[in-house]
Amino acid sequence: MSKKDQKKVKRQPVSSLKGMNDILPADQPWWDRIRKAVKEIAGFYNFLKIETPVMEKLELFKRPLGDTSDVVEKQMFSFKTKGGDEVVLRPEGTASIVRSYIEHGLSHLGQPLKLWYEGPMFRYEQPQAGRTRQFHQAGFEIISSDNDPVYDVQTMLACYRTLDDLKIKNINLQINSIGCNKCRPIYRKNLLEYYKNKEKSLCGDCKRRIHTNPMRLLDCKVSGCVELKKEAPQTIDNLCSDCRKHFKKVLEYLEELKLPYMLNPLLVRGFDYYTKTVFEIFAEGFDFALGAGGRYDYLIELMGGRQSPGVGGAMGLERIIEVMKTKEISLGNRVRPKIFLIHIGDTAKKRSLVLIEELREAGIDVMEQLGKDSLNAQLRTANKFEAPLSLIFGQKEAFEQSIIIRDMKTGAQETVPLKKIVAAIKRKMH
RNA sequence: GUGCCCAUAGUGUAGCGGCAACACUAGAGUUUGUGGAACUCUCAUCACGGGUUCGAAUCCCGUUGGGCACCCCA
Repeated sequence: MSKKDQKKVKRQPVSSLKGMNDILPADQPWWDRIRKAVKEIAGFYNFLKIETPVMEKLELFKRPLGDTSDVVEKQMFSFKTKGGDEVVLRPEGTASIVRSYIEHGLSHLGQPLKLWYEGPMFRYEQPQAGRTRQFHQAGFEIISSDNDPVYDVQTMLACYRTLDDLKIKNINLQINSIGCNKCRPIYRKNLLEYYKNKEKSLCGDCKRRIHTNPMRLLDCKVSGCVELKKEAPQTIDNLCSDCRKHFKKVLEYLEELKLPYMLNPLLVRGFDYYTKTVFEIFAEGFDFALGAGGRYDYLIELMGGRQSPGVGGAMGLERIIEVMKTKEISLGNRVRPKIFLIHIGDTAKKRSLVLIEELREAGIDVMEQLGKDSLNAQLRTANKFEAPLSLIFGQKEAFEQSIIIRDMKTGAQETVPLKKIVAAIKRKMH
């Protein structure tokens, strides 16, 4: 192929997959900041870190999340491997953790078992504000057979404190209780009873949902349905005595901690595994939840483990960053300046390679531009990165076993013997 | 999955059927041993493919990607 022809064949540049974004260097400080916050909060409240694979068997999510849930119905990133296994990129974190808990008998680590995680999740949906196909969540899980409502609060607290630590103000914590296996069927019946002769006035989606997943009717935003749900029976009025007691305790503990919360009787969650307490956390002025979670009393059993309740919550990291950016929350951590090593000539360049290693061992942060031979260019770079000191190492210095230290602010220069360079730098830096 | 809008240099924009422009960034240079200022130069055939036209960045169609909303969700 001639050169001319090659130029003609222009290819579509390869782009990233829809809804899957690069996290570029410019954004890394935000990610560092968030991960640091999560890690510190998790550490303080004694959560242990766990990492699970991003890929799991399809069946892991199918039952726990619910066959009729949207995530399972249409948002699974699933495919067949060469070996014929049906696999998915995980759409959320809890199921994997419970799988790992059962598989490795993690109950032996003690009760309550507190775990935290952070990593990418995948859902096949249309990207839009606060939503991508690959996104990141950090979450907390507490698994303990004693079913204490204090764990519900501790999970919420961990999420809350993380946002707090990131200086996100006006956090709005919404909570509700959706009951257990005893009271939920009764509630469901009441709900269906209420909607029985109102089905005609419902929107299309709700007409379908009433048969598949009636509790989602409470989530609908179509005006007609909104009207109807005002009079609809509420989950909290239909709780059994156990659930009511549990929820009462949760609220008591929240009040003790002075965590502001809002009771939202219409709050239901998308996954089937939730029982009793559910919650969502919002930041003022944003439609999407920054975090959400709830209790899952039967999940572990359902997945083949020994009966043990748990509670968890997860936060969307991209969403948190979005909020931090629009609220102009500053990161506050400036990179500390490094000194800059400038070389002139081949001999000095070669010696610089070693000199940098010597400085590293002495604990001195040094930057270089060994690929550029022009003194001007190197000084310009040193200036751009605001190096407080530059070391100028040229032909003459290499020969004399010395080096020039230049104060970049004043321009004052001093030639010192190479052997004393570390001491000289340390003196000048203080 | 559905609907609407969008796509010009690394970034932000102009050009609206007739020579692709500007700002910032980046790189090279203006005494091949001294930076910050100034100046000079360099970097896009306009996402990709096709069509209409003498002529397309510009009009049309498709694809890909982006944005927003619905759905749903962190």
